[in-house]
Amino acid sequence: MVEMNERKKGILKAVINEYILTAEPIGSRTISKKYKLDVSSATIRNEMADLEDLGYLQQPHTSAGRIPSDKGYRFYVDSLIDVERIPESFEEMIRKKYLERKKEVQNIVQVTSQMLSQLTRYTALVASPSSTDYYFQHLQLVPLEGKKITIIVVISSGLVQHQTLTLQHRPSREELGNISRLINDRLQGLPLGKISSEVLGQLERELKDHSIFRELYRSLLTVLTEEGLSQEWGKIHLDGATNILEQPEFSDLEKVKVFLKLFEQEDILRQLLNRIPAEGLQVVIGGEIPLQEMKDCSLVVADYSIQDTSVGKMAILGPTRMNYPKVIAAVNFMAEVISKVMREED
Amino acid sequence: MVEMNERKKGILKAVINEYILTAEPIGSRTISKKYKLDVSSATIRNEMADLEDLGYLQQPHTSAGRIPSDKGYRFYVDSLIDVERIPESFEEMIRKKYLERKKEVQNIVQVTSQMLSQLTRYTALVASPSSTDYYFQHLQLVPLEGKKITIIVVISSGLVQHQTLTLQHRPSREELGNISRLINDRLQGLPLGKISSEVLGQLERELKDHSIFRELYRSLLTVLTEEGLSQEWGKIHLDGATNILEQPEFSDLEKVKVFLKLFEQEDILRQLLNRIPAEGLQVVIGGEIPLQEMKDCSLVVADYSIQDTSVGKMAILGPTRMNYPKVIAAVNFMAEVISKVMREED
DNA sequence: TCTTAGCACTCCTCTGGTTAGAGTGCTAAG
DNA sequence: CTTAGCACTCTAACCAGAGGAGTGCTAAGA
Repeated sequence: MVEMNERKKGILKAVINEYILTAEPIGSRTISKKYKLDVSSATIRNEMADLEDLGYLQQPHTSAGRIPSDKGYRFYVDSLIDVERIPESFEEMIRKKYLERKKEVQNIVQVTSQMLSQLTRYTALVASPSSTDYYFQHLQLVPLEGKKITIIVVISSGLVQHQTLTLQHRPSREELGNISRLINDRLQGLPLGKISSEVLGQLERELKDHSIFRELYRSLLTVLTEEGLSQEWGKIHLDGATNILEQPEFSDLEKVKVFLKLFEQEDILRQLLNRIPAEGLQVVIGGEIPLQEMKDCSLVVADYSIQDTSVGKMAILGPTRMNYPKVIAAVNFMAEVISKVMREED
Repeated sequence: MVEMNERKKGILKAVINEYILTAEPIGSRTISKKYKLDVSSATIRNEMADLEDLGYLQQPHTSAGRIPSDKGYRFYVDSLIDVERIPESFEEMIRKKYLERKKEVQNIVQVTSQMLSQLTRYTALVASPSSTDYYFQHLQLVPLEGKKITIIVVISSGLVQHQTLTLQHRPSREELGNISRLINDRLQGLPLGKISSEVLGQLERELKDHSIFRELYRSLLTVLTEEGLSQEWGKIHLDGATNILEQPEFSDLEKVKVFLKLFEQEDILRQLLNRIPAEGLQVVIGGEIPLQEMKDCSLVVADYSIQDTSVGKMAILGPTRMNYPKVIAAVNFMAEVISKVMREED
């Protein structure tokens, strides 16, 4: 029975490194020449045959070089990888990027996915927090011209939802003040996940002498409850989609089509990220991805925190042949920077 | 000298219709068989040669059929096209789409581009209004926990901008009330285009005994002035980018790349739309588009109104070989529906 | 004078076969 | 156990030739 040994590990690592660079099957001669392993190509040939028996390498066809299998990549990621670090100097630059924009979830998500895709040259996915992580804080009814008013809801960490509607009659300032005070008293501090149509329904019954509430009802549903919020929250932000076009594995137009179509279906992407356990950094390789169409890709996923609570996930999607050290470093780095920036009290 | 006549027009129309359908060069035999023009293929051959001399048709190479030139399409669009109508019945459906979402510019733009790309199966571009079309209406300072406050600015037609910031000290309700009253008095009714850093600077000088204003200053800039607003406004929303992949003219991966990259550069798209005069519906064909990369495409552009004021543009981008009657109908229709929906007083 | 059948010609595209090259596995010697 | 040598395999690239679609031109017919 063949077994793994140090030399085999070295060869496996060399093959994978080389394949990541060239995207071409790697022959024994290439390895013996480029990497100083002090053995002949024939020896490497033998070892590579063993590595194939062990399932770490595979041949596209006889008389071609070897390419890594999913199992090979898995071993590489778990045991062979040289950890890279993103220079600390980047941190200040990226921190600035965050601070020069409005500090809202939508922006954080957007900037993060941009940074990630620029840093790695692959496709970045960032899931924004779902509403269940937040608390109701304050509601304000602002009268506009005529019969119009704007409902403004402030949610923990200064996130704001708003909606404009037209009432049956022009409301008095008093009227609005009264009703908003009542609503505020009732909802203060409730987690958004708990504010269901039931809670609002009950409130409606209690406030039935305030005819305005009936009119507000539908809008409040939109601004406060799960269903309404899901339109804006739990969104997936995607960046650098066209980066996949630079990868030789996507020189086939059909494949490109499949992917770009996939990218347009947010719910599928959201499901995908949700299915990956969210502790620290995860690498999901090839067939391990719960999406048949992505069997030739890998995902590097990490969760990020706002105010020290893990609220969302970010991921890089690239070919299985991706530059793991670089991508892992980038994702780790970004997750850390976000968490730092979002912990600060400014 | 050859001249245009009715038969030539009929043949040109037939060739273009057929080419729109098949994307293959059209031969004389195809025309004489499929379209009842009661002449032989030889006659059509002669006429087609004339149409080529006139510049309406061209041959990819001798011994191939003819394809329309830009000039051919132009003539077709201006004089030969059969106007289609989108069934009225769609209107109610689409109106619903608008009403079930929050009635904000961001949403209107988003829904519109979705509808357009679904209706036509090409790529839709919608430019949201630029801030200069709006007026300041109301500012509200909402205190949050600790030293945080949210600035909420309501702009004409119920559009809302907001930003959260942290002050040096916890402000009193009074303090906030005072300063917001002062700001409101000053800015009431001003067009956003007029609210420059000068206006705010002057306000700062006047309010120098209110130390808070100094802290608000930067945030107000972001929420109120051109530079800050441009981040969110004047945005281009794009939908159905992958629809171009279905077009045989994009079977070349290089072309696809160029386009998808282009689609990621919002400023270029914005410029593109801005350069097209905005009265009613415009068809811009092939080389007429002020972007070299799009010389094999056409644009169908229309402007849309909110409250009877033209504020933005929508466009369909497809190959020059696009189905003009259908696209023109769709764009016209959507522009009308928006304008109707946005004129109503609810 | 206009239309049309006929025909030679052009040019693209598709097919099949051949070749060059890269890489292998195996064998036998060091 | 390592390695040089060699026969073998398989692909990708190239090329030639056939097939076919479509043209332009000519000459005859209406």
